[in-house]
Amino acid sequence: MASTDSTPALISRGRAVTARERIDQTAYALFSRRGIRAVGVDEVVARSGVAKMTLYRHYPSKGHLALAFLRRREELWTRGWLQAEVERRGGPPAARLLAIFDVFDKWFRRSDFEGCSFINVLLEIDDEKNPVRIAAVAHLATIRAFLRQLAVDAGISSADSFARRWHILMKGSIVAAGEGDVEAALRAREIGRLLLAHEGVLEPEPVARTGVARPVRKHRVR
Amino acid sequence: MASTDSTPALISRGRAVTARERIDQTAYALFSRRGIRAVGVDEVVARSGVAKMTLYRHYPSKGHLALAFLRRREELWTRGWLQAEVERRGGPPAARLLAIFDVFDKWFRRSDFEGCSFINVLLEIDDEKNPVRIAAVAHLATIRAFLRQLAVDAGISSADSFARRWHILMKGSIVAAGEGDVEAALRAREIGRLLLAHEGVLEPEPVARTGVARPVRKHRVR
DNA sequence: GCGTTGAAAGACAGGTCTGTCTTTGCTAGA
DNA sequence: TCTAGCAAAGACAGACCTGTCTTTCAACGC
Repeated sequence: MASTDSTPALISRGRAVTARERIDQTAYALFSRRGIRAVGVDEVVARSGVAKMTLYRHYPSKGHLALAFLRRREELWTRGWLQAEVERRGGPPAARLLAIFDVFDKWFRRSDFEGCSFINVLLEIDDEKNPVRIAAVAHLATIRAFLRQLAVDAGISSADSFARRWHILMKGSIVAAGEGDVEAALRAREIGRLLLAHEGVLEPEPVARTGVARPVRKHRVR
Repeated sequence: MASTDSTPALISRGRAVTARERIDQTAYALFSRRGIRAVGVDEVVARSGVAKMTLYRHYPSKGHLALAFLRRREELWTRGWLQAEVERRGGPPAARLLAIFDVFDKWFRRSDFEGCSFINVLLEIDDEKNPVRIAAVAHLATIRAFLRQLAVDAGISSADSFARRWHILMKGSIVAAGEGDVEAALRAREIGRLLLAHEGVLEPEPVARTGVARPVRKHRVR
């Protein structure tokens, strides 16, 4: 039971929330937390309260549903959360790059930290020709395009290379957080500061811009 | 067919290669490349040429086989390959830390690059209480202990924190390599050099020590 | 009020998985 | 040579998976 929607949610033929929307929301909640392979179609159907045939009319296979999930993940997580939070904090481009790790820091400390779905899918599907895996790689590239633009705005010459380096810090910190290191974002942020300083685009340091305790370089792990 | 061992491999009761050894070798080959969940017990049994009952006498469940696989991975990959290669190259501690990425560079360029089994298991099992997941986290900590010792040898004060930062670079580059970036090790190596320089333990740069083309800081991605 | 449409509910087929049990045949030792 | 024991081979149970099909029911237009 729990959140088994006893609310009808349907008003008439024109639903308050369409069946497709309910499917998408449920798939997002389940796939993002437990992975695609670990969640069966039956569970998506049961928790979204639609008929199995309804799901299969909207998506011809589970793979198509997985692709829709990844698109939604980019919409909600990459754009709606990560990029939005970074832009909201504003500041010069270099500060925005660092702000990524301030946002990550709050993320890593959430008790329901779920990790990066794109990385998870990448590692859970080994067939390089699988369309879902290919889509995950493409979604990771979208994140890198965002980083690249920030690098360009910061006046960094080789923006592509810089974006890939920055992305390594992001991915490494996410895996470390999955391992249980809640300080991983602060560690990556420190490394990022070195990178920015090396590129000569680091301002004196925006003191406590975000309200997050400024990480001291040499502090013990918990 | 292919490599379906037509060689008997058994001489008598005392085998040339014991059944357990054949199981372990097969499980290692399959699990390291395709993951644990994606490989069934039947396939391990078929390719190792033992009876299913024989496997289940040595390992009471697939989970126990997975634990044995992770132990073997540490023995063969962590100690027998990564640490051995780093030690073989020698040099001062800081150079050995950088050598990790020289070793990674060759690894990432292999056509049969299989990724890090510890990270893969970590992300493929979401249940934090699962013994296999817990073991994977422990094996990652073993790698970090190696890094920590190198940091201590290099005279770095906060060795724990440094090891965790270095490990973020390693894990991030492994994920990037899984994404298809064969230059990921060189990128991580460059970031590592900044870290070492920041700690004040970087020698002038051992020119082309390993014979690998020294990465130029600003080079275009392929 | 009535027929039509569409979705919910769930049975079903065919496949896969883990783990157990049975049969068969080979090997070792007396 | 004969017997005891072990392992290979594979059938099997029970659970789960994806994808299809049927039945039932409720809402809408006319």
